[in-house]
Amino acid sequence: MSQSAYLTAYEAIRDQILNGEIPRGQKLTEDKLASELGVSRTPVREAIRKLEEEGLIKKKKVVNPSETDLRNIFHVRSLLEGDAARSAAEYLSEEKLIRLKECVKIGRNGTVDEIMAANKDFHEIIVQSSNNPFMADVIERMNSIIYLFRKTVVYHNRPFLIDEHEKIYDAILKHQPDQAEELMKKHLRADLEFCLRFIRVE
Amino acid sequence: MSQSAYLTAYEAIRDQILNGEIPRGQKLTEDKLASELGVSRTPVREAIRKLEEEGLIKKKKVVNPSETDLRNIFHVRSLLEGDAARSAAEYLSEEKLIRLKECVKIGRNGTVDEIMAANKDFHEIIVQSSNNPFMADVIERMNSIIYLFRKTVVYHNRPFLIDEHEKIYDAILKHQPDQAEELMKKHLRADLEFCLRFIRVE
DNA sequence: AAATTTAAAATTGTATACATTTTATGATTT
DNA sequence: AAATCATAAAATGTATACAATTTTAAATTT
Repeated sequence: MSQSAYLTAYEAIRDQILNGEIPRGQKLTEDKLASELGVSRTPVREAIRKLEEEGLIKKKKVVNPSETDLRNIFHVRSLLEGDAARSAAEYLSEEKLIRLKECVKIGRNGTVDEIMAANKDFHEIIVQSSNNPFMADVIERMNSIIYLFRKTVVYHNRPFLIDEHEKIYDAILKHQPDQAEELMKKHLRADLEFCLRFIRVE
Repeated sequence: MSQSAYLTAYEAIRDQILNGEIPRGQKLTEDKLASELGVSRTPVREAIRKLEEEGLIKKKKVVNPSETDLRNIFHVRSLLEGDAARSAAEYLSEEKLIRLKECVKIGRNGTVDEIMAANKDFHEIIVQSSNNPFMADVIERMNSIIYLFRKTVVYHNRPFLIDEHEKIYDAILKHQPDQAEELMKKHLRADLEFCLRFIRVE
């Protein structure tokens, strides 16, 4: 194996949580995971710690975020990504504009997996446009939770998802910062509300 | 010793960095720290990892943040604390308003240490008013860097520091959310610019 | 039967040993 | 002398052992 045991453990545990193989609320024990993954406790320990930072695990248990938790996380995400969209509207390279448009296109015609990836890219391109690696880092730390949501909206075909992306793209293209920020915030709010209804029903 | 070795190590290393006992840019080695602190490498390892998350250490070296880094961090802080100030202006309990005012008062009459503490409290009360523990968490993770700055502005008597606090307090008291947000952002920008000039000169 | 206590098992925290990788040093070549 | 390579030293990653703590379950008391 070329990868470090720590990374292997981190990815395996994260994926198992996100896929639902490890159910919400379940307590994780280092020993069990270690033998399952064929590594020792040390790297598992570090992996768990990292997942705790990311908010996927809390007190050794897989989190079961409440509605309030999700609203709180999305509020922060809105502030940051809203600001990033504003930056993008102020300036975005030709090349990134093209990639952004490509994401919209795939969003309309791609397979589910392609749409998942395009959705991720769309937001990442905008975040990176802020040229603020620290901000990107903070958002990166919400990634696991964001992934859960992205899965919900894509797999359940949230209405207007791609239309909203296109509108945001237009605002960025036309250099309308206020517009872009407002649209991004609305977009994320719509994601949140859709997911909340869904998670409650499921 | 009642505290865990991990916490002991974390606090000791953090304090040594913030006090300048461990200079910027210095490489940290687990072994050396472990024997200095009288614990084994394991808890030191975990402490370093946590400090890396907080941004005080990067790639085992004590960070020497560039001007750009500091601007980036403060940009994020502004977005979040600006929003928190807005929340506070919408509603803040009687008790917290009193504590906020007290912070302003100490800012004018207290000793340096008291001012340091009051300054910290002032911002913390406002952040907590947002009722968003997740946001508080994100800000908490910037704490070490923020502490460095607070030290600079307080110890070097930045002009208008307390005046700005008072204006923010007034806006919150009078329920002026836009005002409060704008003033908070200006306040943080002023902190940043003051510190940048200082750090370059020093 | 419910509550309390006690013993055990399980789990985590810490130390240590060993393996692997990285870094520094100095010898050798050009 | 500069560059390249080989070797040693240092540091990190990982595994394992043991200690301390927490959890669980059973036994005892009320």
